[in-house]
Amino acid sequence: MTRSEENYLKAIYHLSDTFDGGISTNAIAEKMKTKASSVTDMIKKLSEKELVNYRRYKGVELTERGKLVAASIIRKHRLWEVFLVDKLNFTWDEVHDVAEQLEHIKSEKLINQLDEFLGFPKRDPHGDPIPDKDGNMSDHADVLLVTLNKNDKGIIVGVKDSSSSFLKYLDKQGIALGKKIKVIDKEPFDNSMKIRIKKEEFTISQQIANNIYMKK
Amino acid sequence: MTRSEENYLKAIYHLSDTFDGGISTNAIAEKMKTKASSVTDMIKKLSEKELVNYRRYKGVELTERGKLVAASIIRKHRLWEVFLVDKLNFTWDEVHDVAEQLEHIKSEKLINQLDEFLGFPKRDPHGDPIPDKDGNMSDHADVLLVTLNKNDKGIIVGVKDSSSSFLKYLDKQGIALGKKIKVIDKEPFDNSMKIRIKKEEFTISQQIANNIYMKK
DNA sequence: TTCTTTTTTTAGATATAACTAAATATTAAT
DNA sequence: ATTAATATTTAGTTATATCTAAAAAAAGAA
Repeated sequence: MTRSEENYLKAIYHLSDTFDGGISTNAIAEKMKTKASSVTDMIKKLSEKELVNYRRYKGVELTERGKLVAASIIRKHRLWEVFLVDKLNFTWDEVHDVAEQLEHIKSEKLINQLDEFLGFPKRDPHGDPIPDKDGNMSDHADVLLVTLNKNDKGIIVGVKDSSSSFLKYLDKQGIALGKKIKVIDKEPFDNSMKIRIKKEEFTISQQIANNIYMKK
Repeated sequence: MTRSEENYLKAIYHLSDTFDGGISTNAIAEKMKTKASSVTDMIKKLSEKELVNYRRYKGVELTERGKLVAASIIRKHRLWEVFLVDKLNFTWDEVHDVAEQLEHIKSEKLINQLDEFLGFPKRDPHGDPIPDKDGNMSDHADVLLVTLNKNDKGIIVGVKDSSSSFLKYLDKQGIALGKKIKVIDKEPFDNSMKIRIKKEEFTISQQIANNIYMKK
């Protein structure tokens, strides 16, 4: 498992968190700050290793093995972030670049001893959950959509208002339980927000956002 | 500075510790477990970056800048070793491979905070001195040559017996203050040892080894 | 000094992971 | 249903760091 392969798996894992279905070559290229042609090459390689499923022009999805590898890298990344903040007095905004390097260190013992040394933390300094040895991650806590900020992502898990007029509105917009949302922009004046579901972007009012429960 | 360049600098630094003068292509190849031709390529690269001085067929020596870079990698390696043993309950024989990876993490802040977190240790778990930020290393403590074990290295810093017959013997063998010695083998039966000075190997008795002070 | 052995270097090849430019496939629009 | 626009892939190139095999230089022996 090369460093580059690990970085691609991690990128695909994070993108799958925001988008349903196959992740497009271009989306990966943008995330990895590289070119689509490079992504195509790497996808072939990961596909041969059965870490992703890949259908030409249909995008990629992680296999179970792929998910496990990605989760283990995220586990390492987040544990190192806790170490940097809790033990070495880094601030939460300084940790990312260093953790990007540390996440590629290969040693089962190292990461499990580190986990213990840190007291088996459940979340990293940004509040993101830390996967355990088996790749299981405790869920994000439920919050109202209105509390999310620009660039936050989440999954719709419930509604507060169950009136038929509200639910009809949701149906019309294609908003439903299980859908993944990313907040593209938030208007401070009236708390209306531009959100993205699948590849579609549209704006919703604060009233709407106030009645949708999300898992962050 | 690539990982490979760093590893070569470190290897040359360690070899310079045991041998005087230029370090040969073959010696580096052996240490790096690679081929002489690969070493030649890398030497050219390091030479262009003025990290080593290089004369065809005469071997290489680190420049001041090269020494500084090498010392900073060794500093990182040894500090991480202390971390692994002191904080994560590794045993002294488990740390090397992981430290080989950790030594390449790039972050000034990381290594200086780690240094502080560990209480500014002076030696790693094997007793080797840890260079400070400026590449300065506290000397090894003086020991009798007889106390060294197989594969240990050191510099001759003094003699206990100053009789002319002893000193004459030393002269004849080419043993003198400042010479670098590596213990090639040690015979448990009589504590005689096969040692190497420059590229010459020979055997000395316990009486001799008992009268020579070394800096490890 | 000439020959042999050892050491070192060169030349050419391979693998990884990028890139650019061009070709091809898919989706969207008229 | 074509055409236009977009997305993706292919082909060919580059840089790093290796390697093998062969050539060249230096050191050692006769």
